[in-house]
Formats: sequence, structure tokens, C-alpha cells
Amino acid sequence: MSDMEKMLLLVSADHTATGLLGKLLEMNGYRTCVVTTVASALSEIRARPPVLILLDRQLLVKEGGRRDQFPAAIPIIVLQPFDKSCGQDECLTELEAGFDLVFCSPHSRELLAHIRAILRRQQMPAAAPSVLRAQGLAMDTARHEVTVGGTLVELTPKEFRILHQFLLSPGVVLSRQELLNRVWGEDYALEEHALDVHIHSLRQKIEADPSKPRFVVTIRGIGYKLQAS
Amino acid sequence: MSDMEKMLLLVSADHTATGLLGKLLEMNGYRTCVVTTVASALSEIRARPPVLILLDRQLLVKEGGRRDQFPAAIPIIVLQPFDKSCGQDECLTELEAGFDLVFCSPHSRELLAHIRAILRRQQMPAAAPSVLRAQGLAMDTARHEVTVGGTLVELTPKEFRILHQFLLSPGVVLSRQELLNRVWGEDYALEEHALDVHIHSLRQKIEADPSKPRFVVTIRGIGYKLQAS
DNA sequence: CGCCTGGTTAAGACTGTGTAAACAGCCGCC
DNA sequence: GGCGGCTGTTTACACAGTCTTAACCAGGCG
Repeated sequence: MSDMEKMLLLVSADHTATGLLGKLLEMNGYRTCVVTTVASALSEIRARPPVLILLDRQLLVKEGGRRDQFPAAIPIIVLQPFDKSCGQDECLTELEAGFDLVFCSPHSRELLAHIRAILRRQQMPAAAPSVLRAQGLAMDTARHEVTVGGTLVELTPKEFRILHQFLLSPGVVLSRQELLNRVWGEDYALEEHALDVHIHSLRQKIEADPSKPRFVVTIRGIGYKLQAS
Repeated sequence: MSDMEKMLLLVSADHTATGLLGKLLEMNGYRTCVVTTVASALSEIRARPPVLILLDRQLLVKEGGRRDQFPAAIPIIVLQPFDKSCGQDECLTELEAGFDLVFCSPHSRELLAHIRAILRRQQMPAAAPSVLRAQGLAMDTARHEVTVGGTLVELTPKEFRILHQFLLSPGVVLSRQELLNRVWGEDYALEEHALDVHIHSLRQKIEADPSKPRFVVTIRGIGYKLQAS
């Protein structure tokens, strides 16, 4: 995340453009490196991989560069000089060829916003905790782990799915039929009482006092709900 | 990636637009889900997280939606009806607010290309370092070597690729199908049990006590995960 | 007091996973 | 080209954990 690592590679033969752009980027906290040919870009990438590449479309066309010459892991924005005509089809071709964006606007602030947006997305996967919480309960669906007040509890598949349904709509009463449909699937005719048994074993595992449930409470004549204070 | 997982969420109150767009997207191999308010979008996201959200700008403005209401991990494209004027500044505001793209063009093919580009970037292994570590495990992808607690172990290609997938997302449960897709390739119909056998031989090589695995643990009914402390 | 709903328990059936062993393909080597 | 070893796949079977069924129990409510 440090600015030191935010190295951008500018690939263009247009010295006026790269000069301006480079200054702009460095004022916004990026480090830049300028090369003037696709070939030198490739060796620079090997030496010091940038986090993003800005690639002049003219150069790309002239040298016949293809997306798969560059590492797929590094996003690439193709720059189309705004004073040149930018045919829809041509820009589309590059986008479909695997480049991340074809930029053909004179607004440098817009380019900056796009760079930030792409880098933001790039660096995102680090934090993607898919965890549902209610009271002292926490369910991490990605890791398939459930904790009650911080301590891990082991649930069977059915118990997990039942609790999952409760956590998706905490405080809402789910009828027996609704739960059966969601956990066992539609149109599965099943001894309705089976649900009770699973609720029971679920309570044994997550409730402090299973005879006086605080999480999964019974709504007599209707079904169950997850108590949401 | 199986089609099941490529779920897009369409958030718009414009039924004609969503109808057309939905049809277009489904013709291109995506599954779509349409909701008409930001509030219903949020609950839908909790229930079945989509891989990408298409959000009508009119709705966003009207309901005063903010980017941080939505999970940061899910990319969002803001749709600006092309017949409305799209002021540069307004579009910029959203881009800088954390949205991934503001799309204001009538060309549906262009939208498709952008969706693909963003998902491509999203699913990219994000410039994985050449040495992956977890617990006492270390995998040098460049040298194609794996060490457990410092000692080198010899893995077959399949075992290596399976372990590689685990190390790319330690702690996350990978379903059998997901692993089959990633290691064997998309939609390759294969006796699912083959995976178990490879997991078995992998455990024989990396686990101290293969009958009580500490690294690759089974999540019954789902798949496997790499235990991350 | 008796009916009905839900709780509890235990036993059998079943499914998913582990394990071993046989089979098939590939590649290098003699 | 034939042979042998290595990898990957398939098959078969055992076993453990999980689910379902059923029977019985407890308590609320008419």
C-alpha cells in the first residue's frame, strides 16, 4: 500500500505527453517510469514490475503489441490521444483483447480516477471477509466456521445451513415449511419432525443453556426465529 | 468459473431497461437478478452475493445511496441512461467515491466488454508472490518446490496444483467442484472421486499424521480447506 | 383433563469420505 | 520397438459421521 510500491509504467513515444502525465501522476503520489517502446517496456516489467501500465495506443498499433505479451496480473490502460478520432470499434477491440480500459478523454482528473479505481479493485482481494453476525454469533461462510462468543463450534452440514438461514434474516420468524424449503430444497416431502431434531442438536451446540434458548427461539404454532435484540 | 457463480445483480426501477439488459447478459452466459430499490439490493446481496452489480444512477441519486453501503469486495458499475446528459463532474464524483465505472454509452457491446474486463481483473490471482506460505508450508512457484517445515517434499503435478490453489486462498473452503474447475479446467466432466484420491496422496506427503490432517482439512458435504491459524 | 405442538432420545439407514489396489497412459530408456 | 517406472484415473470396499425415523415425554391451551 505504500506509495513506494505504487510504481506506474508509462509506455509512449510522445515526450510532451509523457512529461505532462508523469508530472501529474507524481503530484498524486505515484512513482513513474517512462519507456518509449513496447520492447523496452517488457524488459522494464521483468526488472521492476509496476502495479499498472499506461500504454500509448499509437505505439501499441505500430509495434503490433498484443495483450498476452504483458503479464496478465498487471492491469493495463490503453491511452488514445484525445485529438485523434477514437472509433468505438477500435477501442472495443482492445477492451475485448484483455486490456482493462481504453481511455480517450482529455480530462486528466478522469484518468486519475480510473487509475485509482483499477488499483483499488486490484488490491481488494486482501480483505473480503464474508461474515454474518448477530448477538454473540459469527458465521464465516467462506471458511465455513461458526463462533459463539469467540469460541469455535463444529456444526454438521444441516445445522450449518439452518443457522445460515437464520443469520440471513435475523429476528424474522421462519415457518417450518419455509425452513424446510430453504435447507432441504423445494418440493422435498419430508417428515416435518426432522427439522425439530436438527434444531435441537443445533441448540445443544450454540446455546449456553439449551433448555432456555436465547438464540434460536420457538414461535409456537409458526416456526422459529433468531433472537435479535 | 461455473455459470452458477457468475451472478450479476441489476439494480434499476426502469423495467424496459432491465428487461433488455437482462436478456443481453443472459445471452452472454451470465445469470442475472433484478431488484428495483437499493434496500432490496442490499438484502439480496446478503443472501446471494453477486460477482458484480449494475446500479442505475437515477436510483442511486434518488435514494441517496453511498458506495460504502455495498460490500467493497463486489465491483459496481453505475449506469447512466445515455439519453440523459452525463456531466463529466458528476460521473467523476461516483468514480472517485469508490465505484468501478460510470457507464454512459448506448453501446451494449461496450458494456459487456467492460463487465468482462472488470471480472477478469477481479478474478486474477492478483500478482501472487513467487513464494507462498501458510503455517509451516512454503511453495516456491518459480522453482516448483514445496517445503514442509524446511524439508523438501516431492509432489506430482496434480498434487502441486491442488496445493497451489489452497495456498492462494488459505483458510477459505474450496468446494470439490471449484477445485476440479481450477485444477482440471472449466467444465471438465470427471469422476469427482479422483480429487479425493489426490487429496489423499497429497496428505501422505505433507501431513505429519495423514489420518489427522492439520493442513488440508475436510469440510464434510462441501469440500476442503487449508487450515489457517 | 385430553389434545396438540414441540422437545428429547436412541436406533437404523444412508451418504460422504478414506484407503487400497488395479488399470491406463505417458515418457524416457535400454 | 519393447520395457519399466511414474502419474493419473477408476473401482471397490470399509468406516465414520450424519440424517431420518419413530417412539416417548413435557407442557401449554382449550
